[in-house]
Amino acid sequence: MKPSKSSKSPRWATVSYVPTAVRISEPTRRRVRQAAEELGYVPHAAARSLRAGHTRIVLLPTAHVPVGPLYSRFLDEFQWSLRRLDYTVVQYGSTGLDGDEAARAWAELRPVAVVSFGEVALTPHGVDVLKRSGARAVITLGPRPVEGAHTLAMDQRDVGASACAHLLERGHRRIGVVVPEEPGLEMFSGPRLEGARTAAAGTDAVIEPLALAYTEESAAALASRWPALGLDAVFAYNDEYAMLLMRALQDAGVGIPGDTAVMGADDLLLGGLLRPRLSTVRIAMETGQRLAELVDRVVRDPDGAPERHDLMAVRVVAREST
Amino acid sequence: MKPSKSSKSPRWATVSYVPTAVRISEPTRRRVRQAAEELGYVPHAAARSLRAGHTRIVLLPTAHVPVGPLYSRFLDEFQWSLRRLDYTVVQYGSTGLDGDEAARAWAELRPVAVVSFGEVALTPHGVDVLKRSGARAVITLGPRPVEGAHTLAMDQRDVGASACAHLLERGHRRIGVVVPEEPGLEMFSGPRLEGARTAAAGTDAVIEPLALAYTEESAAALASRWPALGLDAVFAYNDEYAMLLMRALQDAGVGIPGDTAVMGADDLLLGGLLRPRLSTVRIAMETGQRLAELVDRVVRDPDGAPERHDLMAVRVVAREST
DNA sequence: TTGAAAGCGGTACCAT
DNA sequence: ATGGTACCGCTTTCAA
Repeated sequence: MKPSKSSKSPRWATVSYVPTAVRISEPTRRRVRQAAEELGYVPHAAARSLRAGHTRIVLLPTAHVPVGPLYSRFLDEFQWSLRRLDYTVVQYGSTGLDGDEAARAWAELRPVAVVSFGEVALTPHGVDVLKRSGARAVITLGPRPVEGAHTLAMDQRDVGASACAHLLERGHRRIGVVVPEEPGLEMFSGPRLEGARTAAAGTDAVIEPLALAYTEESAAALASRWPALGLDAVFAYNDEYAMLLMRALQDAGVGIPGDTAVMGADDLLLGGLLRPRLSTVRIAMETGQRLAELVDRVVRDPDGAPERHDLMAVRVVAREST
Repeated sequence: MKPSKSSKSPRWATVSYVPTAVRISEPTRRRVRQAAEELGYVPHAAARSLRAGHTRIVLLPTAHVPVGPLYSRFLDEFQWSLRRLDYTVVQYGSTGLDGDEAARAWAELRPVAVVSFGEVALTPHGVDVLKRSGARAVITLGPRPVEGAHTLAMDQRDVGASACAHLLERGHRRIGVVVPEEPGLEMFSGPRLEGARTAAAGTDAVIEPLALAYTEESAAALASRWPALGLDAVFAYNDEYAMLLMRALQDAGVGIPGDTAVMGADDLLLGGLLRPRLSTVRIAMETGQRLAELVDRVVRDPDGAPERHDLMAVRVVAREST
């Protein structure tokens, strides 16, 4: 912005000066604000960060993942907390990019931090590119650590393991595990199935993966095959799939929990509305605020000791369907 | 980036040149790519846009709004489509900012377009600030137009009106309308109630607003007051509240739809699982892709004739609960 | 207190 | 095809 010739306008160098210096006369301060207001002056974030050599951008990769209310609430809170810490949250859609392409694309924005929820498989090289472009914190959430990045544990296997352990405890031995056919859910469904298998290992129980689409037709088809499957329990990925399947089973004459026990996950309110009430795995997520504070801490001290954080705590809520 | 002294590196001015010019020798092209790869060179988006005088940022204000799967799917698709059109989507949390503060904060990023879903009440002045900072498209979605901005119709009143019209058709005259107590939903619930009132105007029907929190306790409390309310129908804001309330009413001995008809909205799959099956209002949203294309069109020709777009089409799906 | 100038990284244009 | 340079808006530093 060119200095204005108007005698009423403050000098423009003074504008930058205002927020930092304390010994600015109050009238000048006011004049600056007022002039900025009148002229519609708004500082240019890109120019500032170019000059400063760093940004306050926290980049959140996103991909087309239809997740539940739990996750989106967490995300929302996380973003809000970051804003309060004066970061600019940039949500970057990364569908279809591979790890290294994505990392380069992200690096163009020179984010000070990248928090990846696992939508994109970050490689050590990708992490390196990001760090060399100025990222002070690269944080991944997921079961498997990436070299060079802070990794926070969010192990979906625990969900499957808890559900399965509960079913085993109840005496079930032939346990179906629903794997949704919808794309984008593999990230959750794979580990949940794996966890169930782990829990069953060493017992005489059998784990049977069951593909299921989120439609009434798919559920009805699966229910019609039920007698042939000979299962006495099913962990249905989450509450929504569980509700869908349970209804289809009931309509097909399968008694719940008499013939087959049904278990969900996420502890949706709606699950308690069915009869029998749906048993579930409640997932308590670390608050978004605490994760935001962690990001901030890592940004301020990138070489600090990596903190151990479990983002998820799971607990079985046994109701009537098991 | 300083020119490297290494004889193998291409000149840096050549780097910018590569994507635009056609008459670059293929070997040079390769050398450039390879050098960029080896050195971990990544272009600096802020520098580029500073020089270019404009960005490719599309700013999406967000606020803490717990919305359903319909909306978030739309948003997801919208973001993805914008990326394909080579825009950078910046989701900017704006909770707690008033219209003009928000506009200034957004303007710092010099977005080429702002698409506001109504979380923040944009003023004509705010729109002006944005446009003067380089925004070529300011688009608001909602029932009421803002001066200076493109406004796309997404009138939640239609939802309430359709639901109510259906109930009137079925002969109901004392109609409750659920207004969720959860914060952040006023943006939807207000217009839905208003639409219901409009539909009932000129008839002898009565509209009764009913506060309800999304908990079983709240639903049970409302159900226990039901006989005193003397209502013969209820539009329960959406399917989730409808499912919750319907179950509570049934538990309290109210016959559905004999004593009271219950109607939801959003056409969730889960609503079809209850008995009786839940009647609902299906909301068909314009695809995110089409909205992205519209944004692109407005950016390219900001002064084109404002296009008329209805983003929402509603249709009653009558099932068993009404 | 105020003015002037350098420089962040990339791009567009100049002259070679 | 290549080297040189000015400039985008802002911040910092040094000089007046």
